[in-house]
Amino acid sequence: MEFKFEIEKRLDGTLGRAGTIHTPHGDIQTPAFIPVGTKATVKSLTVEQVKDLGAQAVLANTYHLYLEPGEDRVAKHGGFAKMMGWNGPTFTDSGGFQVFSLGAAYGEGVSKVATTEVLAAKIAESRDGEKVPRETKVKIDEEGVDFQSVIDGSWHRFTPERSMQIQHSLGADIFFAFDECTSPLAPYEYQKKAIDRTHRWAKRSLSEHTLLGVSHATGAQQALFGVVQGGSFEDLRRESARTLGAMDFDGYGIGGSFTKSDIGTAVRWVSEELPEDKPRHLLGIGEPIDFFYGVESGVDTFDCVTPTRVARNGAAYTVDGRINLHNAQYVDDMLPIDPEIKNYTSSFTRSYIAHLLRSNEMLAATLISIHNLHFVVSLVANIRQHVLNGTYFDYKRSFLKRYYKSVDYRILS
RNA sequence: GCGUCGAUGGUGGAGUGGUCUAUCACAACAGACUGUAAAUCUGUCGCCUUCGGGCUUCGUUGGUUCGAAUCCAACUCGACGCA
Repeated sequence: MEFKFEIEKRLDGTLGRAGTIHTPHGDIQTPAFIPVGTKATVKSLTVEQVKDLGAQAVLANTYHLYLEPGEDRVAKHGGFAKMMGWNGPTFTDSGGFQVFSLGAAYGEGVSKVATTEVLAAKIAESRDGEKVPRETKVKIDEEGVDFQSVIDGSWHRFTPERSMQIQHSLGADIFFAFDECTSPLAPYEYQKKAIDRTHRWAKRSLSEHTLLGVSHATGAQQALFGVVQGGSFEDLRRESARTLGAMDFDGYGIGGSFTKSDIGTAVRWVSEELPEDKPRHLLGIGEPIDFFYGVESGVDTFDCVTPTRVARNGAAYTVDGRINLHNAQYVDDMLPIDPEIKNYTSSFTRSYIAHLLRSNEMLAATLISIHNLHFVVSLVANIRQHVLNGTYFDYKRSFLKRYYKSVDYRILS
């Protein structure tokens, strides 16, 4: 089966829709949450566990797999999906996020989603101090980006063409154009300059992909998504979406930086400009609340490291909000992580998991990761189901009210 | 009984006259985490505080000194050696 997107039902009064993405390795019922397996492994989980918790696809990373084990070795396996034993649909990110995480964000304590307070504080800070140029692992120019390896410090050149070549070797069903993920701290002038360059890179990505044809690793045709940027500036977001929307991509990624309380708004600007019949992936988002506003704003797929990362650090999602299983209150708690949610972890007590965490046992990461991924995967699956049933807004209200314990869940900093 | 060595905050273990509430690690307590630089990072960790500071600690008691966790004495406890 080749790549195809079908919309089955729309969410009245919004840009939301439920549909199906067909890929050469299977279908994705959307909206869907895609677990992240950066280095061709969803950290601490086997692919059976990932499959069993309900995941439909996995997203890996170009920069990291390029560094190790290397694109040729992955291609020799027939692509990263085959290498890791995953037989469903796959995505790869282009390395565009590392332009940010190893560049503007490196050592700065900035994430792509910033609260307005953090934004204000950081901007004030940069005005006060005599800005000493920081050591980063990234150098950007018109042609591409020099990356310093986080493994051994060696330098590597990524261009849009290289990213496409590597991603053809990795063999994902859906992959992304090489972009620059910008910082939420970047001023308007920089964001403007960056989207113009990202658009030129998008065109080059598209040409290179056309030139390369099917993936030599898998023999299958891959779908290329352009990546919209523009920070939190409406005109730039719209311009980026319009420009890329006019190019012949198979779908679109929405990337870059956001303001925490207003992700939905920024995504709506973008969706209003993008072609309606192509799938939209919101890159690196998110939190439970983000799925609701994302879907209403026209997002079809999400990926995010949060469920697995916070799991490794002891935090678990529950219908009553996030809890930290490290906390003293759980050492004798005989309930499962979330008494209302049934999954593989349900038979274990919070007390046991607190013990595993405190004694640094690997199984803690595994169990909480299973739970958290199941939580978000099924949350987005539930959203899909309620869109199909026409009961979305009731579901949204009841979920958010409980999870955030606030009626005014829209105002979250 | 004699001799030698040792006793430091929840634990281990630095410190051997002033800059010592006392390095560091661990444990504990809490927080952060949004296309993974992350099984990571940050803060607290004697008591009180109007956050300026105040008070009390290094086995016990006494002493030397302007000043003691640090020097001296006795005692208590422990380890080892000799009887």
